[in-house]
Amino acid sequence: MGAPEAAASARPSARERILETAYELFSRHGTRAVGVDRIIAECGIAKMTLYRNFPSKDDLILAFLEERDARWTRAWLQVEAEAHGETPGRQLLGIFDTFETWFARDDFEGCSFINVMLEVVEAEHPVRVATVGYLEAIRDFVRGLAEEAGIADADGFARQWHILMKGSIVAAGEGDVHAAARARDLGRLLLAHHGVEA
Amino acid sequence: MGAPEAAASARPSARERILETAYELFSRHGTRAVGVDRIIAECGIAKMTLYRNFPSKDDLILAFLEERDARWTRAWLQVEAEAHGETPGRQLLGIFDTFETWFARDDFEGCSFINVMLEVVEAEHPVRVATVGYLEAIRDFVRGLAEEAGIADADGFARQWHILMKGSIVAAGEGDVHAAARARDLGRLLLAHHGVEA
DNA sequence: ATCAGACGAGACAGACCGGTACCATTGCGC
DNA sequence: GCGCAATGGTACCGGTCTGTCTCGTCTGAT
Repeated sequence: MGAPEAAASARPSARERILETAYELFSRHGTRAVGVDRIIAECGIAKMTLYRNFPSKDDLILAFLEERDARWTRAWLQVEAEAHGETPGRQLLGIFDTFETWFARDDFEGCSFINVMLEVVEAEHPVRVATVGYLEAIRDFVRGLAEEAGIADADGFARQWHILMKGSIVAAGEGDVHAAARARDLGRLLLAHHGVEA
Repeated sequence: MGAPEAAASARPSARERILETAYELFSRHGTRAVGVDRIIAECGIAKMTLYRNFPSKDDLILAFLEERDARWTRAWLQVEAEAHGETPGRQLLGIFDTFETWFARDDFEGCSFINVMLEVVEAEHPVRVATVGYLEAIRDFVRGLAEEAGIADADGFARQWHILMKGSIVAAGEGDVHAAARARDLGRLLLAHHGVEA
């Protein structure tokens, strides 16, 4: 019904191309450093086409964050982590196994949710609110595994685990390529403290 | 000899006033969100006076980072942490006791070194290089306490401890006011693992 | 008293930003 | 074939950014 835009066509729609380009540029260089002019130049699209699909740059940023959640959090991190073990304890540690290869990439870009959250300083700004929500979604995944592992205070555990994740990502941004292993060792201590075998 | 600018005069020099204003604005709103026009307006100074004391905005940012190191890292964090206990183990935990009151402030501004590091995306940019250096200085303080505590791999320990610090700061930025206590609990586990009493 | 240099105020330049207006072209439904 | 909406291209607008320049004033050393 309505717009037969997709229909598994060969050429992606304009909106998809814009979002794809914005994803690459925003995740790699930040949302403030990349202007709309660069986006339209990089994907050969008219400015009006961008503004017809996204009423403002902030709306494009919000769409980018949603896409980051879909690709990075759900399709990559969660899948990779769960593939690193059978038990919830091993899957939790699998997060840092996944981080290890991520941190080693020469085009390591960091966590876009953290980056954008610290870029936008106004607490009530919708973009900032969105980043906090997507960070919470990551924590929800961790909490689910904690519950599977039978940890009593799963929320508190998830927040501690997330501190390890975020701290290691920032450390990797500084240049510590072994940050994932350091966080994983801390994670093992926390799991052992909760009596979870891993 | 030469310029008798200071001499414990009542009125601070222009350079001091600029740096003071830049410190407030940069630490609270970031370096990209604050323009030089706002700085000169806020401290009632001529633009040329700013550019005579600091050749460029980047130079002012570098001076701000140096001041942040002097005030935040050395005069505040290190002093407060060491005041929270006698033994190196308790002083390490004192970092998170200090963070606890810091995170509770309604004008909590986060770690300027992390904020600026993630603002500046070019790896070789002198401002980014400076932030990495000042973060390393924080780690040096932690490593010193670790050595006092007799921990074998003091550098590795300091890097793990710093992951807890940075992770809790980001979590506090998200809004978790108990982030310090969560990191402190993880720190206790790590200290116990190294046989350090606290 | 005089003079040099720092200073406050503000205009200005050149670049870039997000966002709008207009126009020629394309591609699809009818 | 026709018509219409979406598109690419481009000029443009108002605002803001860093950085330069000018001008008049003040202050402090000689």
